[in-house]
Amino acid sequence: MELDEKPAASATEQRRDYHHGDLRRALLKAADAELTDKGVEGFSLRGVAKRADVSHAAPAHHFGNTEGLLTALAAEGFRRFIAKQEEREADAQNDPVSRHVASGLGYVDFALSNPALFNLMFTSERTDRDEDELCNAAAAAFDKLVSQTKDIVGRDPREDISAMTDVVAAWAMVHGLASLMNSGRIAVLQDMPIDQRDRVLADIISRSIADRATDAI
Amino acid sequence: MELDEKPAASATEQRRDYHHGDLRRALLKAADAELTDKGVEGFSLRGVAKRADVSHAAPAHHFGNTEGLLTALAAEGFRRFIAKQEEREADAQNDPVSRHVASGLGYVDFALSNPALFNLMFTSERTDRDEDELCNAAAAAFDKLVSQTKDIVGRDPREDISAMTDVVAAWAMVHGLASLMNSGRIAVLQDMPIDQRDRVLADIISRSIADRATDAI
DNA sequence: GCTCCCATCTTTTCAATGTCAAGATAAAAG
DNA sequence: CTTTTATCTTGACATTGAAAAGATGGGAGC
Repeated sequence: MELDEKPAASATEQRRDYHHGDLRRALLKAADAELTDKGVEGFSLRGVAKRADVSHAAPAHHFGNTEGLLTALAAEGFRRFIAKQEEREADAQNDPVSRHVASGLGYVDFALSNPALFNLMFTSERTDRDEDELCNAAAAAFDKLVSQTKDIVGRDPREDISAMTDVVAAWAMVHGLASLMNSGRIAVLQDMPIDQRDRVLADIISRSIADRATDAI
Repeated sequence: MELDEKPAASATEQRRDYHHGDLRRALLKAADAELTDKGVEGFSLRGVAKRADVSHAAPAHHFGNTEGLLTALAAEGFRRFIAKQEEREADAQNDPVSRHVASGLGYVDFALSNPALFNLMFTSERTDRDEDELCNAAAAAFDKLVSQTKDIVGRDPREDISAMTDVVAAWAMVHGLASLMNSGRIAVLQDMPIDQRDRVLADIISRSIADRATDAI
């Protein structure tokens, strides 16, 4: 399949011999590609092994089993997920609502550019949600939402049930948009130029929470 | 597993011999049970065959392959999905907003009482979305939402882009709630008594669209 | 009533997959 | 230099989806 079967450990590349050097990372990269190509339900450990050009049992050695590998992948997904939101926030105006809307656009961005990973993170059952790394990464994403909401409504959702309701509303709206668009169910938005689409999305996202800001006064 | 291995074709039951009578329906029922037990990603054709007490290749004969069976199951799911919403609407006050909120509560109800089926219908890739029966059933659910929105905002979303935006907002909100609750991600709502939970959900659902009603005046 | 056709269901077979156990290899420790 | 240990491979087995060929019996036509 490859042209040069043995690149003989080029200076920059990891050695390709028996001991790989950083196979764990290479496997994660291969798993990401496999997931993107085949989707959660078509994902296979042996497919990952082929992509990384190692034996079929190598992935299981590093991650225990399929669930272990997918769990690690999902955790990395949540970190990229947060990064994508922050990326959008950086371009936004510096008020709480604008930041939240930008963050939501990042949420949707991530879903659309990583459809399979998004499904793995939020709806797949092939993941161990109690695993520490995944737990922490997912919690970090949630905490981000909570503190953004706090900045908008002026009360801490962790102490105020009404503010927590705002968190749920904001999350549900953005997540619903991302999910439905991800599965290609909103034709109107798909057929729009991106900047127009983002304006519509921003309008919708703000409905869930923007008017709650007045409550804080 | 079963007590009586051969009920010998009781009068009301289908015959259990070579020619089953209505194996297709029996397989769908078995598939529903398999899906509920194992989830989309643990679903197996052979598991369905065992439940229906037929040979392992019987399901494929009736539905072509796994995708075919899951597609038929998803179509039936959408019909039950609509029924659940209508069930809730029947108990609601007879104004457009109340009907929509009730419908949304039915949406969430369905997701929570059929978690695996809900995932199959909305996010699984093991389904043929171009298949006629599934297409029609899913379209019927969408049409329901569209006409409900029309009743609220007073304009036809199929002709008015702003009204279609309202459709998207309403759908995203409800779908987000259902998805997130379905995957156990909203602890606050999980730990609530159901009637209180429904009040919170109703509040959130109405945020997406209720205030648009004034636009229609 | 009889024969033949054919839809229905079973049996057989094969490739792909996840996982486990045992072996091989090389890096590191002593 | 020897021993230990982590890393990776090989081989094996059960499960699964799917295809192909065979068995069964209902029903059409006569």
